[in-house]
Amino acid sequence: MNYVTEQILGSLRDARIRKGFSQRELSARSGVPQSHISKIESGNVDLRMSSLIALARVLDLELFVAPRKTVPAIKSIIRSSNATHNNGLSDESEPMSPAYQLEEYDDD
Amino acid sequence: MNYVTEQILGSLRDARIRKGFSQRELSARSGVPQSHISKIESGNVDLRMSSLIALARVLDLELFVAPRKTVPAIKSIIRSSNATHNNGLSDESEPMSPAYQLEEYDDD
DNA sequence: GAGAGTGATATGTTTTTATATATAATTTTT
DNA sequence: AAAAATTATATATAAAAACATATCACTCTC
Repeated sequence: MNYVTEQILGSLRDARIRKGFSQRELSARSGVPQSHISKIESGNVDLRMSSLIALARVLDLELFVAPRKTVPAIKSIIRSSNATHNNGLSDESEPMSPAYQLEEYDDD
Repeated sequence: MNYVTEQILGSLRDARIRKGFSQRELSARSGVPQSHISKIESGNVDLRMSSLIALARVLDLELFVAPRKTVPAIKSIIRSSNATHNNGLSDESEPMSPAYQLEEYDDD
């Protein structure tokens, strides 16, 4: 598994986790079977573009190609986007991730 | 063929042309058969990541996924990169594209 | 019009994804 | 520790990519 592939699969898994989806839920939303998602995430399959795009869409990710020379700038953008999470200016996408966990208190 | 796919395949073809490669030459460099490249470019195949990456590498492109909210910024970077072509500061990659054409206005 | 280069098609074979379904293995929760 | 949820494996089948190779159609140029 080459570097690019690792990067992409890592991004997929991270995005799934960040959204709090299980593989099953991602499966339900994307139409890709859970067993296949497992194989994909563990790099045991050379997936097709359609699968990749189907998953990416559900995870609010977009797939691209960019000139190699622009890669650092792009990575920088992505990095800061991930760092900021939802820091107040969010009025888009991210459906509010519950980033806490005070044991037991489930007051609802 | 969905939007994302179109975008990507378009980028591949454009990059190939910009580099002045024929499908045959790209084939020789990437290991992907010319007949397959033809099918890919015309959107007649749901190609695998490995093929996509193999082609992208030869064309000095990189594949990735980015959070949807970063897309405009990224596209802007890519756009200006393509616009600038080689405007003096080039010391990398681009092997000098002949960006002129006197007569033969084939604007399509 | 012959010859060369290019992209699209065609055929046949091999390899692999994608899928369904089930279940084992692992982790998390209660 | 038991239960529940999640992820990894397994098997079988169908569909499609990947491949090699050849050829066709088209456009140039000489």
